[in-house]
Amino acid sequence: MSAACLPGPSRTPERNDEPMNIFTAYKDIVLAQVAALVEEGVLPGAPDVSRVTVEPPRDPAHGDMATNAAMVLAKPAGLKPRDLAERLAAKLGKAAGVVEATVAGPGFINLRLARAIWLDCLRDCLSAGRAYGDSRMGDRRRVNVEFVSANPTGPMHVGHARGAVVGDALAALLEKAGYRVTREYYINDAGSQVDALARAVHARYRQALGRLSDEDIAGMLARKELEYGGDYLVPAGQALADRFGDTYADAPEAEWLAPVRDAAVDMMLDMIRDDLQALGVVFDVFSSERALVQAGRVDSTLAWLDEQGLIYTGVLEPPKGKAPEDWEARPQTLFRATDFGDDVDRPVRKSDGAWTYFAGDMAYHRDKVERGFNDLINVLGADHGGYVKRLQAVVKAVSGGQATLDVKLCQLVKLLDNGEPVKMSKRAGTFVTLRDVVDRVGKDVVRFIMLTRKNDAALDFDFAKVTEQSRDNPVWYVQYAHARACSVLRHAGEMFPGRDLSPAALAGGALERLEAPEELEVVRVLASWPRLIESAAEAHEPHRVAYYLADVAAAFHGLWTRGKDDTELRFLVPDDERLSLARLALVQGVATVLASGLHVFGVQPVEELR
RNA sequence: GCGCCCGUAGCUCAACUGGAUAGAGCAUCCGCCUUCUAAGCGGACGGUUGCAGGUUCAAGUCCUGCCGGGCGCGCCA
Repeated sequence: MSAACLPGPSRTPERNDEPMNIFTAYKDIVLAQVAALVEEGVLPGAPDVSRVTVEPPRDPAHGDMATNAAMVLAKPAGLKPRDLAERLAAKLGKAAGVVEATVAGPGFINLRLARAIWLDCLRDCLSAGRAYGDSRMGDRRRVNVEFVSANPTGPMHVGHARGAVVGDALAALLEKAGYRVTREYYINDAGSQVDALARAVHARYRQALGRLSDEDIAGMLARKELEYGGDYLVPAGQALADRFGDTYADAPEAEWLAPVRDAAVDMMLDMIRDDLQALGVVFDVFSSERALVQAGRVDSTLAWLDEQGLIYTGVLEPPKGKAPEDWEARPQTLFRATDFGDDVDRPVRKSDGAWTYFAGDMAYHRDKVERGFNDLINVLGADHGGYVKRLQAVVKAVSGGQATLDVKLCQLVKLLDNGEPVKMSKRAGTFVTLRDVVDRVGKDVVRFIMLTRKNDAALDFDFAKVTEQSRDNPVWYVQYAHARACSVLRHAGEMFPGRDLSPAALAGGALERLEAPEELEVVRVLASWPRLIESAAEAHEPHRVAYYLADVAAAFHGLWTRGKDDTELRFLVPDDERLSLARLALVQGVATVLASGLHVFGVQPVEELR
């Protein structure tokens, strides 16, 4: 039995050029048979097939794939689900690659596919390599992923690390799914925070020049004259002293604020970029809030919105129930956010006449839309939850409803060490920075662990646990599976010297020798990788990849151990080279998919554990 | 008081956007190492999916109302 005998309908001779998701391929087959039933008058014309799915059944005993087509289509057609299912199953049973189509439960149709179909998937995997799972779902559409966007006022801490990893992995996931992704960082360099930074750095600058003592600085911090007091400001102050001499040492703030602020922000951004690089995160674009302001983009955006009739002067209701002690009704310049789904209209101008932060964000998101992005994603901390609706309202307003914004809110990371909370205090200097964590456990561990929970759930990061070598630690467990697979391939090289063991050569082997149910189960898991990419990308949920990789690892570890119980099932059988090569193809497939998934996470697969 | 997120096995969490008998790991108990890495594997035990209604062929998933937790709530960014 060769693959050529059982070509899937969507499988053309040049199928390797087309990324293939076996489930969507069979959905096409189901829909074709539905169309045939329409043709025969069994179903009325133009049925709504939008809710038809073809999925792996929850219980593998039901078969390889299940479709709900009959249940979804029966009612509008005035038919009983099971009757329609019988008609459809009869047709599907004759479809290419289908060995059995049965009706079950309320009207599911379970399909069992020829083994050759699954082995074709394994061949696809081997020939695609790390690109296996690549999809054209995104159709080269452009997506903007904005993440981190930490204020440039100091080093990044662990909370930023989660946003950085989630954003970067989401971007990679979307790229794999066929989108063109821009990774973007918005620099909040125009507000009072960076002025406070400038004051703190200026004090350190004066200290470097001998104008202030440690005690002076401590006093200023205690009196809240300075907002930032970290040690990282010391070299910044020294750098200013080297650069400016004593030019601004005794000058009034109005003179030094701008130059010191600009220099300080640059230094902080350099530091942040270094931290991000240590995590393996690289941005395509840094957008400056200050640059937007200076280019008049905030003014022009607000003027444009005003022309659209979306800006007005009005008085907001006080928040209900919350004791409005210092509340006084006053007219404000407001954006009609409620026209676009927000709960209240939002102020864009402060009482001193300056734009609010939100006004800058309006200009920034308009800028993104004008740069050609219709799909926007922002990765924010959970404390920005109250900001989501107004941002989405802005995006709708400035794009004429054409663009959409999805906001991924990242919950807190709880740092633990052996179950004990790590005490963190900025003042006591025990604050854990992103760099501390990366230096301690390595960037790959940080990245993987940050993706083991969905973004909107809190995450425990236990220094002891994430470095331990046990089933309990998903990073290690997945890496161990990859290393084991590599180990088998190394042994194979010794057992069959001179034999070509490249993925391409293995793909050309006698894969039909893979017969054990356990082996075929692993093949099916590997074959679902393209499907997982598409669903995770569509949902904007990179954490699904982590769970999938753990599944692949578990399936492989299980197969390995069966080889211990039963010598017949070992991967390498010295007196049966063809069988060994077929099993090596499976082992290589496991390694390939694990590497492909780890690549989405920006994690380097290890080939050997020591 | 209002808005958003969350509530699933003793613990930590999944559940493929509405599918079939809700799944893993840890913990507890029972098995498996002269063999490709046992840092692993197999099995058992464990559930009124916070509560009460509703929508439909089908609800952990959608709607309504409660209970409990987190975040936020005009001129901070």
